[in-house]
Amino acid sequence: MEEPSGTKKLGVRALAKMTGYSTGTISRVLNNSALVNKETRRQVLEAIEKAGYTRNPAARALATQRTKTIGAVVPTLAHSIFARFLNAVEQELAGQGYALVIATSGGDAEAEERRARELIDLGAEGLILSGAEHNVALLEFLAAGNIPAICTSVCDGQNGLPAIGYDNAALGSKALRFLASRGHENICVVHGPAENNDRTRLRIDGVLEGARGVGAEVRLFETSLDVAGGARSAAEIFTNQPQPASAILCLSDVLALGVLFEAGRHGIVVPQDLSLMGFDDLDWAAHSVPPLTTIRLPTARMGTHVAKALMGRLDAATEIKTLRLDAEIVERESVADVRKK
Amino acid sequence: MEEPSGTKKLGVRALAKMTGYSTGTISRVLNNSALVNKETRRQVLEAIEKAGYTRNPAARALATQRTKTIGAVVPTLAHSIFARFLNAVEQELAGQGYALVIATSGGDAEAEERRARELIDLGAEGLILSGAEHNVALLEFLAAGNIPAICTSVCDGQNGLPAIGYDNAALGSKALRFLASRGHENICVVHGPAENNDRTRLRIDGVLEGARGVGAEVRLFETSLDVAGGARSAAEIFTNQPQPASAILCLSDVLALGVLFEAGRHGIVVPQDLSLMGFDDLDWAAHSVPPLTTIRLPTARMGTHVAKALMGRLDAATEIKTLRLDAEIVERESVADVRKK
DNA sequence: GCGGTAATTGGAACCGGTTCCATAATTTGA
DNA sequence: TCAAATTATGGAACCGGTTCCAATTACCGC
Repeated sequence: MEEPSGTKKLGVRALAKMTGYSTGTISRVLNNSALVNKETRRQVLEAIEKAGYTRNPAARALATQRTKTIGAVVPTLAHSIFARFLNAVEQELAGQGYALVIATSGGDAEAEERRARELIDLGAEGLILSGAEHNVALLEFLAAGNIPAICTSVCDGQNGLPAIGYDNAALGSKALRFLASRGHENICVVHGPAENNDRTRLRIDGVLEGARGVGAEVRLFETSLDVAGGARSAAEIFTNQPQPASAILCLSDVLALGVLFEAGRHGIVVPQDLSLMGFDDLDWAAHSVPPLTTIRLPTARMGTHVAKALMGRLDAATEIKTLRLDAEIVERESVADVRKK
Repeated sequence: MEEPSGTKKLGVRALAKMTGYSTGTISRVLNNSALVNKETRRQVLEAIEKAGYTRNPAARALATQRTKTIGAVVPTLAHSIFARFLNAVEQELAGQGYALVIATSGGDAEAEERRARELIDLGAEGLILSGAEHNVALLEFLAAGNIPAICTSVCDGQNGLPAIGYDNAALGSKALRFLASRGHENICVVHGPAENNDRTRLRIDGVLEGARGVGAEVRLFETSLDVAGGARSAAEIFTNQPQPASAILCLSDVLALGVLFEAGRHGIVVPQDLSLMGFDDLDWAAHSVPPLTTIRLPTARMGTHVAKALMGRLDAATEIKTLRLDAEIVERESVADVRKK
């Protein structure tokens, strides 16, 4: 029922027998070692081809003590920000023959720890942690095993892990100051769940700090991190708020899309009646009506950096340095200048 | 420079020495074998804990001949449809202790083959192929190695691989017939690149066939598979077309979003001036203005099925059966009924 | 008290490449 | 012409769990 056509299962030893060479030579050919005779290599390669031999990855990994695999734990793949990030990571890793193993945590620190351990147990040599918060047990585990790991997005560096990401607080502040510079003094901020989410919390902190700096008034609206959430918050803002805001700042473009739709539903025109600013610069942001002013996070660049850093650590024992990427405001048409001239 | 605090590296043998038991017993404890004395287990567990032992995955894999890893090759992670699919796959796999390794092909069949081989070489026991088209060499390779594989989305089953996905042609037809049933006889269809992409091509074929069936007129617009592409096609339709269409059918929601925005830019109101229908039912579709009528692809369900099928094959040698998932039209407000009463 | 069965445990063989060391063959140099 | 390199290759030890089989002990019923 098995083995439809094949023989048992051949390994280097069988190959050695077939070609008349030794296992050592076979292995050298397999690894492109320079010290193999040209003709010998040809013969061996031919035999390998003919026999349809594939090497056993587990045996190889055991002997070399390398799995060439790195693991990533992200809250979910369903948000494009993570998907895009991992896409970049994968591309970079692939170039060096590394594989990427992915696990999702749902944003829960406990789950993150569990999944991280599983990845290690399955062979990951290094870890990428994109969760918002990490629990202590995990950090200890990584330290104990001397396992290279990088955490992303949240980048305070105080948790003992090297981090590569943005300075969320600075960006939050930057966004708010931008709106203030256009004359907005009464701003509603829509954001996703802040609990157990440093990324969001830091952005909020930054916004608040920026508001203090410029004397603007800010109201916070917490909602679910999806289009529906954005729409809900917008509805709330449009109907219940005593004092109308001149601008809404969304700490994620997904939310901004929801707000934009809801505005349309209420007959509110952006940016004439209301200014709107996002965070992320997703695919559609340049094409919405009006095009969205937002902060472009260099997600792909971040992925590349993370991959490079991890491989450097693994292949050349290069220490991983915490890195803070800058992000820029891309000004489009969703924010009006309401300064009194 | 290495080994900041630890000893060399301990394995079962060291553990055996420490506890006074044999490697066999250690291993049995590690694998929750029933035939270990309660007290013995406790002691061993304690020693493991104290020593901070973690088992070597490669050695384990070599001995058991299992890696508990399955690989997936998708065109990209940057499109939410793949990300959501893999998200579901991952969740299902994780429940059974499997890991998911991901590779991207960029939609190129050559690349897909290369990446698939790499995944196998890195330890994947089974493969998920989401590319639109597969090359023969790959299929032969899989057959030769007797490697379980499933292809998704494109589900004609004629390439020798079991498939789990939708009947894209039927769905295309279904969508068109739906529009026709609402009185639309002049329909523009915008779709992504059709070359080397069976998924798209099948949908188009279905649409065309449906059009023939109901006597509707259809014009095709090929564009890039992103919001910008949708907007571009819409602009073209709005400005250059002699005969105005009463409806636009987008073979992907992403495109529909572009069309929707572009319509807004032209002052065209959906659905009064123009009906719009999508494909996928993405996150935002229920909240747009107007809410989008679209076809809901059970992406997550598909992921679950794929994962289950692969694990069944691996763990219990259950044959993988080709499965065709149905998808339903979710009727919202973007399609007007223009029948003459 | 004895054969017999169940419960535990020891230990060696094994999984299949890799690599180091020794050996052999060929070339270089003085 | 002989020693010293240089180039190829053979082969065994090894990586670190797992597992099968044999050995030991304890316990049971008659």
